[in-house]
Amino acid sequence: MNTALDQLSSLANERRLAVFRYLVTLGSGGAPAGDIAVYMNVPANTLSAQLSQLSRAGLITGRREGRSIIYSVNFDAIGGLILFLLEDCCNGRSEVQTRILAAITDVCRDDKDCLDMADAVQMKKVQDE
Amino acid sequence: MNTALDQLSSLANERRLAVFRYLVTLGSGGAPAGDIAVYMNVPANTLSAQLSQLSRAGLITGRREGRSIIYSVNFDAIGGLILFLLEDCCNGRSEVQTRILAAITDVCRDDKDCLDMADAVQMKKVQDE
DNA sequence: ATTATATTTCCATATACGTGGAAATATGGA
DNA sequence: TCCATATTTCCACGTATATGGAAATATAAT
Repeated sequence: MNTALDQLSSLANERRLAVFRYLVTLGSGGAPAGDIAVYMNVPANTLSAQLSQLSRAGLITGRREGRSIIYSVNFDAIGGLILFLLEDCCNGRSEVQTRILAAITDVCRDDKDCLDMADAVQMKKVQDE
Repeated sequence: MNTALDQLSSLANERRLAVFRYLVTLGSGGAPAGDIAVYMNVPANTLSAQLSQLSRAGLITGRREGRSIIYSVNFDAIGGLILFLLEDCCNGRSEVQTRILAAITDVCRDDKDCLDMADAVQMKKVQDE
């Protein structure tokens, strides 16, 4: 829960949320701190502080490559945060959970891998009963 | 996205997150501001400020009942926030999305309604293809 | 009308947070 | 070794946020 709080505060800032969303679009490849600063039009040291906060919260990770430090999002972390919210919000409220579930399966409609695994999940669930 | 920011900042505070989670456990019934203040062991006016922020963000709503104002969580809003994060995080990353999907269906395993609706979603999805 | 209860608004204060200049650190190339 | 590049740390300043006392508002009961 303290992790969740850190992650929420990290995302609860316009610039950091923008950085995070930008990094999401870049996938695991990520981008060097300097490039992000240019893209965001922010001084390097200012951005560094933001990146370090996102990093402390576990939402992104930096790896050194030569002189650059490449930041990329930690997809597991955001998944964890989503689950935290989900468990919070769905405490005995199956309608909400189901509504979200529907939306998710909807979102992955065009994605073969996603559908296959969703099916697998469904199978496993049916087996369990 | 501005809504999401407001909601994130509202939850990014220890006390407010605690209030929110407490209200979640109470369901749509909610609780009067005063009771929440007692439960949280916080002066009424201080808590009032927190409630009003959660309310401005749309995460909770207050309805007057006699002298009391009853606050209860807005499940749609938290669902919306989850979807926002999900769309952000799953931009072309079906593994993550699927992992979360699996976790959700897992969470609702014991819940007949949830399963039924998950099945319905699954059906609809298969039809679409 | 008056009083009691529930909550909010106003306001002052303290603390936390975001920002960017200047200096420090780390790596790579000549 | 010396210089250039990439990023961070240090620090000071301004702004935003959280807090709670005191007064205001709103409802209900007598």
